[in-house]
Amino acid sequence: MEVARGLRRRFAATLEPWGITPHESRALRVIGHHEPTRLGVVAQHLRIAPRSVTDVVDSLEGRGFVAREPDPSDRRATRVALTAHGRRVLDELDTARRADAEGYFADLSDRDRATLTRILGRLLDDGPSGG
Amino acid sequence: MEVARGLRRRFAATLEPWGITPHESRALRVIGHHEPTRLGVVAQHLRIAPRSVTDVVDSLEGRGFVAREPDPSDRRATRVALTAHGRRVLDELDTARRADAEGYFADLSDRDRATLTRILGRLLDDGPSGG
DNA sequence: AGTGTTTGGTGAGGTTGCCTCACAATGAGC
DNA sequence: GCTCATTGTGAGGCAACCTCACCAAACACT
Repeated sequence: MEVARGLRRRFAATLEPWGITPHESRALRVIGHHEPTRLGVVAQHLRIAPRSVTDVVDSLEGRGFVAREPDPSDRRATRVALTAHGRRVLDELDTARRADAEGYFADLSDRDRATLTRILGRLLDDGPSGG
Repeated sequence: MEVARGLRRRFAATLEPWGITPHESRALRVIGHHEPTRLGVVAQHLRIAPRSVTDVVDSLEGRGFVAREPDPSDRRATRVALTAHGRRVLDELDTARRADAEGYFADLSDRDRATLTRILGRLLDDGPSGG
């Protein structure tokens, strides 16, 4: 848990230059990954209430990272997609994050890193199902 | 990060029967560990602003888990200590949490568990200092 | 075609866990 | 005794969630 906390803190610090919160970066990543996608889908991926997505997307749209557009196949729905600016920022963000993670895990041997990945992967597989 | 999230969720679920939030349980643990201690010290351990500790302790005191008492050596200060009830709950909490963690890590071999502990420990050592 | 139910997004308003600022009481140094 | 730092707290604010109520559109059923 402490390691995770450290990672989160680091990650938050990494985001600072862009003036983006971790929360917003998660949303940005989800949107970038499923683009263009409905708000409801974003909610599922972020595991938050649909209502809350409205706020995040409002914020992201206000900064020009994403854009809303009507869903052509369902006139109730709204889709979101990255703007050119949003895509660029997301790329920069990923790069920065990756570099930062490199730094954090730099003291581990390749072998330890692989082991860590394997063990955590197994926990992820068994955790939700196995109980 | 996902593993940490899973653990946090599990932990939060474990706390539910007691009607305690993770936040409160952290405070309870810190207080139990440094008992009796000043509010300011609790703030340092929880890494939150002193003002926020007032709120948490208010909540904890309202449920009878802890009690405020004047610091005999400094009449400005206030100390907090666990009540008998608080101590019992903290014990139960620790037990439940431990049992839950056992369940979560049950699928790992002893060896993997030891390795995980070692790797995470190293990250903790190097992370804050080494950069 | 008409009616009833479900679904997608949002306005309004609440909760939680933090924060800063201001302040009274006390302690510490001169 | 005057000044300055420190301890806890009232007041008020913010971010990231939530639920409830609502409208418009889509869908199901007769």
